Amino acid sequence: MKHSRTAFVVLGMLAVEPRRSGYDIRKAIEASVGHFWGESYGQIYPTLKRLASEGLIEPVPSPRSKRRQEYCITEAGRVCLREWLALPFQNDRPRNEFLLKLFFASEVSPQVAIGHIRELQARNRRAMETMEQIEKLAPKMNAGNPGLPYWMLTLGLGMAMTRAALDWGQTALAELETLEGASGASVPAGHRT
Amino acid sequence: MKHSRTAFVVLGMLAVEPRRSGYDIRKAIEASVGHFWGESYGQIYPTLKRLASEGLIEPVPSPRSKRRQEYCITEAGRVCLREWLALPFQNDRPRNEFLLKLFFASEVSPQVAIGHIRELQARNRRAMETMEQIEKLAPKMNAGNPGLPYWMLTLGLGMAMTRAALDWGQTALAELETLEGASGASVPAGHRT
DNA sequence: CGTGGCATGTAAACGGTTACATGATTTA
DNA sequence: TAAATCATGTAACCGTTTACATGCCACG
Repeated sequence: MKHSRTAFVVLGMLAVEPRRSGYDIRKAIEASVGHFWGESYGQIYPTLKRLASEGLIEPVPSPRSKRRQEYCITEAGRVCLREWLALPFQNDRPRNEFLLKLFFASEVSPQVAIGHIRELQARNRRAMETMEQIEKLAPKMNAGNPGLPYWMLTLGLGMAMTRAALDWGQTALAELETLEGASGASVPAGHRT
Repeated sequence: MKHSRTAFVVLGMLAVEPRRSGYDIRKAIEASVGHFWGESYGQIYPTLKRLASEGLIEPVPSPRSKRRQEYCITEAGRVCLREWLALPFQNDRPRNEFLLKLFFASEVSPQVAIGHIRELQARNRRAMETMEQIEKLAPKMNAGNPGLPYWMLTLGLGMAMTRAALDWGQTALAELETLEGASGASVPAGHRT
């Protein structure tokens, strides 16, 4: 009777909007909490079965297709979700491969670190753009939805942290480019610090 | 012949300083990259065995104790580490339970969200303090170490993002407290901040 | 003499991803 | 009618955590 966190995202997504299929739920996760959470089908479909067998969600026939299986959250499911929401959140052990490589970067040439940071900047700029799009469109598409203020808050934290990372990247690149000049192969040996 | 990322942290830690034991490595990870990476003993010890059997590290007897098993990175190990460092980094799928709970917070009372944010602020303030300590002490303890500039960069990103999160938290709390007042729920005067 | 830190390990269980298999339905 | 997308599912595999077991060694 213990649930993985996948179960709660699924429950949550069905609480936000009923009559979703496994496929829908995956897409909804991608589109709404994709910046900070992900799930695969291999996780979602078994979870759906399990939640249904426990009465936390209930399968309903789809008007669109016989193949498609839609679900609704039950009252028991809502209770379960609310209990979990009120529990203290746990910090997942962070795993940032970028930072790990940067940490050991003195083993390789400064260009490697510079390359990684540039790549990070590119990814963060892209992330920033999509978040800006969402920021613009979400209020219009979800006017009146009680979830909206919270959705905007999650977006706000994502944007704030991404902005901070972008700023850091800029100064970090500047720093490394001087460091590269100081120890790089293109500089005569006598000019080293 | 494919290695998990655990192998590379271990290799990296032995590249930074030789003659470390599994226990040492764990502590070193905690102390230096703990903000963005973690490993458990159940992962470290088997990895050590495997790397040794592949000749990427080599066990050396300890002068301190017969029980203690120290390791050094080999030339092959260094090559392997450098290759990995140059490879593009992968973004791990982020999993932020705090944001997930905040996203679904309209299912529960605003106080729940407020409580979570306050808790986040507390954790971030603590993290900020330890990072500030490290920022102050690291340069003195590692003067001349070629890794130092990179270590400070990783610390810098951690601090920048934590600062951004702290700022966000402040405005988010302000916002939610008005939202709480607007929805009719009265708060006893003594409970306000 | 006891406590806390040093030190090494393993087995079971878990959570999760990947790759694969299959086919219906919509749209260009 | 071809391509894209919708849609469901599973089995194998992997990395990781947890809990447990053991015992040394230094210090107060």
